[in-house]
Amino acid sequence: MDRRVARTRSALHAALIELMLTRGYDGTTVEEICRVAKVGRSTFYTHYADKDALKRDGLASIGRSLRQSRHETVRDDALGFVLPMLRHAREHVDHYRALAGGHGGSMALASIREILAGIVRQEMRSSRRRTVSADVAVNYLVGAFMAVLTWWLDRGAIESPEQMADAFRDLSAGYAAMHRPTRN
Amino acid sequence: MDRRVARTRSALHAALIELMLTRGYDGTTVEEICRVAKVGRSTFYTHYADKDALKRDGLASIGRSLRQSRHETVRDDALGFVLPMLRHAREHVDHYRALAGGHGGSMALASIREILAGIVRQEMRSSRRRTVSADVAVNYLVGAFMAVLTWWLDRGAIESPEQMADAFRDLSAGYAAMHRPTRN
DNA sequence: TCCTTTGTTGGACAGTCTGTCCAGGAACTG
DNA sequence: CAGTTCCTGGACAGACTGTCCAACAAAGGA
Repeated sequence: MDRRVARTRSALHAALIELMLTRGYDGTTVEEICRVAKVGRSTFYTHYADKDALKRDGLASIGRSLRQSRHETVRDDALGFVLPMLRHAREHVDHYRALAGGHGGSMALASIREILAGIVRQEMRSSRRRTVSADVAVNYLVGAFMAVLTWWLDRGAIESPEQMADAFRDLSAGYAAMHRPTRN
Repeated sequence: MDRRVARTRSALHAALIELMLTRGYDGTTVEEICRVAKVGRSTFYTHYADKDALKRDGLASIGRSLRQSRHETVRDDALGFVLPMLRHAREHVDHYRALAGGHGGSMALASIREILAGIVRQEMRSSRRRTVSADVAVNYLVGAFMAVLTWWLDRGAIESPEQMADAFRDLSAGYAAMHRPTRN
């Protein structure tokens, strides 16, 4: 690939990441991206159809990187994805924070989640059957993981990936069990 | 409150919901909202500073409604929020699907989640300590719940709230345990 | 009912961002 | 060095935003 192309594209990616961390995705304009990347606006459009195409390309790139780094550390149990993913996230903190971060724009879910968080917090000061499809289980687990990941990253990824993995495994092993000792 | 005000505002809310379900939040313009709501564009701006203000107002309204309907069915255990919330969601499917739905715009998370979902699915075909802060636990649970909720709504909320609540409780009681019987 | 208050409306406005196009100049490749 | 490919600024129409105003309509109390 032509050096100029490589330079331009990586500059654009870096600029998008940087701006997403401050203004959020929606608040970022193509003009700003080009200004930060020191690239002509015309040039932007010769590479990407629009802002979204740039983002999608970045995500695809992260996806490849993740899949590959995962391929190296194969573990064949459920939850095996946890540690590799956490490590990968820490290696690419900025990318992850920009793309998955709770900050700006990404999640309109934020406010509903906050309401819920209040409720759950309150209820945690006190507390079986089997009708589950695999689909629900997957969504449950992914949702839980993404939430924990986001939480971790937004606070600066202070804990080690290993600590977080352990925490996540504990939680997955039984949420209710974790909190019975507290009181009831 | 003046009848005209009430009429205008609820028309705007309804229009936003309707448009979010089709074009997504970001793809919806103030002009469209006004067209659908049969309201002058000038009028829009006498009520809300911008599109976001309208959305926030809608969310606040849902929040109030949820808190209230919750106040009626008090259960003092962890996970007590599950059933009331699911019922509330079903009563206001459109609102929830528009605001929390996976469809358009809301979650840039979508693609990362898909990558992860693939991985988890693959690993589910096969596999204790305690270092968890309460914060992580809350985020874990909320994330899991929101994910299940979104999944449920996006598929049309076919299952009953009770079924979903049971499923969620089972999962929370121990994800790993749920899937050991499958093979290993 | 009448009158005052309050809402609604279309139109006009400047400003921002988008996506497209082009022609001149720069950088790469062989 | 030559030919190809890329970068660039500038110009363009089009869409959307947020603000303002003057005319009109509806509400609700006296």
